[in-house]
Parts: sequence; C-alpha cells; structure tokens
Amino acid sequence: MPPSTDIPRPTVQRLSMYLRELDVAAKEGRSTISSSTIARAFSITDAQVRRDLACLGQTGRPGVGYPAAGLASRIRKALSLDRTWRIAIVGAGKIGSALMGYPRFAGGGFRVVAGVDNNEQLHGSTVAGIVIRPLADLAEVIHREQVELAVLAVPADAAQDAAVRLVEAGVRGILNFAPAPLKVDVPVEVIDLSRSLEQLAFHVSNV
Amino acid sequence: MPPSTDIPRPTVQRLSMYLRELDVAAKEGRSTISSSTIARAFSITDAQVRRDLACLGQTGRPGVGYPAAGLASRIRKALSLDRTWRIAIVGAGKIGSALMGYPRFAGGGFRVVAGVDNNEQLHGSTVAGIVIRPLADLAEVIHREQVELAVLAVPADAAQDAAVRLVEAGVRGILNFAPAPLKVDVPVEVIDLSRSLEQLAFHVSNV
DNA sequence: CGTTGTGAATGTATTCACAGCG
DNA sequence: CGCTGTGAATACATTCACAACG
Repeated sequence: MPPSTDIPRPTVQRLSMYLRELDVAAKEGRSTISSSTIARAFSITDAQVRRDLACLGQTGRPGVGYPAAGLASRIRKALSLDRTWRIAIVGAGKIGSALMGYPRFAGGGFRVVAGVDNNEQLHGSTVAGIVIRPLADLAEVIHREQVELAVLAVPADAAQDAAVRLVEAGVRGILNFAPAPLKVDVPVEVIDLSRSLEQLAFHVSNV
Repeated sequence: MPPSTDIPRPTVQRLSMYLRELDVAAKEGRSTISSSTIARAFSITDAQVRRDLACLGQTGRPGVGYPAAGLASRIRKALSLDRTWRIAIVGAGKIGSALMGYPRFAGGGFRVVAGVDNNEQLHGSTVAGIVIRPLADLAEVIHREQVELAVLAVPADAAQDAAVRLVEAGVRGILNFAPAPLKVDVPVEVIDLSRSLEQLAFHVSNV
C-alpha cells in the first residue's frame, strides 16, 4: 500500500539518524541544511548523505541545500512514520518496565498501548500508565488494542514461544530484547546488550 | 598487544552470535558442530559461517565439523572476551538501573563495578549491589575502580559532556543508550531504541 | 560419504569527481 | 560562486562451486 520503495538497509538506518539532526535544525530555526552539515554531525561523507537522500527523489536545491522541514516529513513518509504505531510490551521485568516509561516512544509515531507479563503479582498493576495483563490473555489484548508491533523483553527461554503467539495474534513486527534468535516470518529487529558490549570489547582491543 | 586481527565488522557481529549457539551445543553435550548447523540456527548460509570462522585460522575438520568447546574459546580470544572487562554505568534512571541488574553482563567477561548519577537523592543508595556515586566524582570513581568501558544512559543533552569526561578519565569505549551522536575518539557502540523501532516500522511496511 | 576451506563470480555499498543548476 | 545529483571507479561482503581431506 505504501509506495514500496527499495531503499538499501544501511540507508534506512541513516535516514533515521538524519531525522534527528533535521528536527534539531528545524527547532533552531534553520530552514535549509546542506549535505555536508548533516555529514559533519555524524562523521560521515557528504556524498553518502546525498546518495541516501536521493532515494527519496529530488529534494535539494543546488547552491542552497535541502529544506529542513520538508525533508524531515519526506523521510518520515519513507519510513512509514507519518502515522501512529500501536505497540505492546511483552515482559514487565526490569527492562520491560523501563521501556514502558521511555519518553521517546511517544515523541515519534509510537504509542505503548499494552503491557503483558506472566508474573501474577504484577497483573492489574500499572507501570507508567500501562496496565499489566496476564500473558495468557496475550491474543485477546493484541486484538482489543489493535497492536501492530511488539517489544519482547522476556527471558531467552520464553522468547520463541511468545514470539510465535504474538505473530499468530496478528502482530506484524517484533523488537527483540531477548538474547535468543527468533524464527517467525515477520520482520524482527534485535537489541542485544551482550552482543553490543562484545562488539565494543573487540573494537577497543583492536586500535 | 592482541594479535590485532582485521576481521570485517559484519563478521565480528556474527561471531558474537555463534558464541551463543556454541554454548548451547556445549551444554547439550555435542562435542562438534558443523557450519550448516550453526547457519540454520540463524537463518544464514553455511558458506557465510565458514568464511567467518576462517578468520580465526584453521579450526574445522572436513567430514566432521568444528570442535564446539575449542571453537568457542577461539572466538572468545578473537573478540577479547578471554578476560574480565570492568564497566561503569552512567545514569541511574530507569534504563540505567535496569542494566545494573542485567544478569548476562556477569555471564560473559563483563562486570559492573560502578554506578554514577547526578540525582542527589540516589547518592549512596545501592541498585543491584552497586552503590550510586555523584556524577561529580566520575573521574575519581573511574580511576579507583579501574573502569575500562562505560555504559551511557543519561538524557540526550547530557550525553556529549559525560562522554568527554569519561574519556578524559581514561575510559576506552562507550556503549551509548542516549539518542545523541557522540564525538569522542574511543570506540562507541550505539543502542538507540527509537531508531530500532523506526527500522521495524519501515520493514513491516515494505513487504 | 559429509564437511571444510577457498578461489572465482556475483552482489551491494561507498567514495570520487564533476557536470549542471540556482 | 556553493551545492546537488549521479555516472564511473573502487572497496567491501556474500554466495557459488568444487577440490581436498578424514
């Protein structure tokens, strides 16, 4: 239904970054911004920025730059951020609870509308305004709240099972905090703290 | 000082993943594992796995596979995980506190040895066994506890300043949770929740 | 056999460098 | 001028396909 672009993965990632800088620029009152300005902010080349932005069709003006506000909304459209995504958080342990209150979820087009956990002690309690429901009611909650994306913050051994149930209930994408690979056929984005630390250890040790 | 390999970035990431699968295999008593077994676990090709493992020098035996335990320790060495890294967590808000108790930090070669926050109410309190010290004492804490890596979990507008101070105090790498690009000259690994969600929204919307 | 390790081929991403435009 | 957009060149990463090996 969206204009189904084929933007290279690394480019999609960077567009996300550019968005931040554009919001900053807009708030500072700059109405245009050049590829080299954006590039400097993230320590990359200006050619890279232009290539990325070219994926959105012609938007810049030679000698001037890109219109900050216009470009931002163009990127939002390309990333499907020109609407609100309803998300559920599965697992209300330390990380899950922390995420429920995470302010930036509200800022962009994301809204936490449900929380689920299998710990009975938590059922009915609210974290950052979200009522925690039993894991058993997962499918029902997903339907009622029209959840499209889920954040998985459960222990590794519970991840695959929860993921399958989420997809069966109609969830279209998963952000996975559990240190376990998921086998489902919706898009999965991974955040793995140990892996990130391991990357860091490697890079620190190799110049 | 380490054998300073030049392993391609994507490979380093995957080695980290393989490590998980190897630990599983070892605990299940399998003494050898083949490239195709590893590949299946992560939905990638077996050729990819072999290429990656080839970076570690010859380790597998034709017709048999790789020795699970031996390979794991080989990967650990390559990633500099054959020792303990002392880390500090800067920012004891929701995310910072959640990380202090994160069990997997202990499992690998990582140990949280210090916590810092600028909120006076928290000073002296302990979270998951870690005493929170004032942000003002940052340099002193880094030195005393011989911290090498830091996890930055402070608001965006405080991130750059904290990062600079960390590096000046001798920290050699930063895991950055703050949604702000850091300009420092030590390796930085980024975990950006909004960005990950944005990636997810894009991929869900484009088949 | 089954499985590794790797040259050669392909695919993907980044950088260079410059014509063309306001 | 300064800055965009893009072909051409380069670098990097993945896959193919197969000889060599236990």
